[in-house]
Amino acid sequence: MEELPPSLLGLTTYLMSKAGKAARGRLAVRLAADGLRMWHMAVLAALADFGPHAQRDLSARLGIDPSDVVKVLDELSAPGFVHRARDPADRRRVTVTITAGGQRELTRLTREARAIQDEILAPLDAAERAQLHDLLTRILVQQPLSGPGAGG
Amino acid sequence: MEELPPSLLGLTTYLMSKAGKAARGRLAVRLAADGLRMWHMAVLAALADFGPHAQRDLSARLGIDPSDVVKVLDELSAPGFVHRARDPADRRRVTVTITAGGQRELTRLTREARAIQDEILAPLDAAERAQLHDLLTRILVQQPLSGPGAGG
DNA sequence: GGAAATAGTGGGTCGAGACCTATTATTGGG
DNA sequence: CCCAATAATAGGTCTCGACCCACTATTTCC
Repeated sequence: MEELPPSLLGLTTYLMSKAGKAARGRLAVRLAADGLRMWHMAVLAALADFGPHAQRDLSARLGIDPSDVVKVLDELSAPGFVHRARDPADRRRVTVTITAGGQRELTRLTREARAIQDEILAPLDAAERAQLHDLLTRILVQQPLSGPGAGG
Repeated sequence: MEELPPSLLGLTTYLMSKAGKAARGRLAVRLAADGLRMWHMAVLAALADFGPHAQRDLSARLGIDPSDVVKVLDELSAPGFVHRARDPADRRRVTVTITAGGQRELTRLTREARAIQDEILAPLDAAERAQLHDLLTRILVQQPLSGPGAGG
């Protein structure tokens, strides 16, 4: 009386969903320890990878509602992880920049995300992990890319 | 200004989360058309695969709170997908059985779940799909199996 | 036979994520 | 110069999943 229904376990999408949920849940716990959520990390990553953004560009890149960007940035600027500055060229815009502290925080979070990932992928050897990564990448590249946010 | 941050795309767990979310979202839309959610399908699958359950056994198998089982069953019995009967041997227990109508509904839902899966896995050939399924299965088998529910 | 455990039920809370509608600055086009 | 579009913001709503507590009926254990 322990096992899950085979008709669900036979669905690859079910497995993806369940594995993804596990991964997200574990990381969310870690983020919560810093008072953060998934979107905070995604925003920090976007700023670190691509440099400063206007808020609307963050919104477009991550597929998050502009009004939610505001809230996330409020929470990221409180501990000083990002810096907001009015764009002098277009004073409607606010340019968001990651700070040194934000960079450090992102480094910490990424390191721990990898540790969690190592636990989750423990049953797979290096080649299999690479294979999994490749398969998932190919799935996502073709995806309508629509749907609910890039959240985690 | 379109791409997602490479530091996220480099995390396999992020890809799993995102792909899983896409799959779950698509299926959820389909389920919503019948006024159902993920748990309804999971319960139908458990009943179809393993036969009648006491509610507490459904709860244990699927990792869903007993009080939530009640609500899910309320909604499944309204359209006649399941049947609840007091267990005469232990009158505290309620034995839940899937009906012929519930079987048909599950068949429909499973067929559509596979259709959605075919779209999502479109970039992969048969061997790669099998590989992906195997990798995910191995990941989940070792998993603490704890964490938030088996939801979708 | 009385107390404790168990099964189901009802009625909530909580956080996350998606989404929506003003309102205020500011800019750019007619 | 005025109007429409744009950027940010404030302040909500809604759904879902997870979870929790109180209560009733029933069974089991001592």
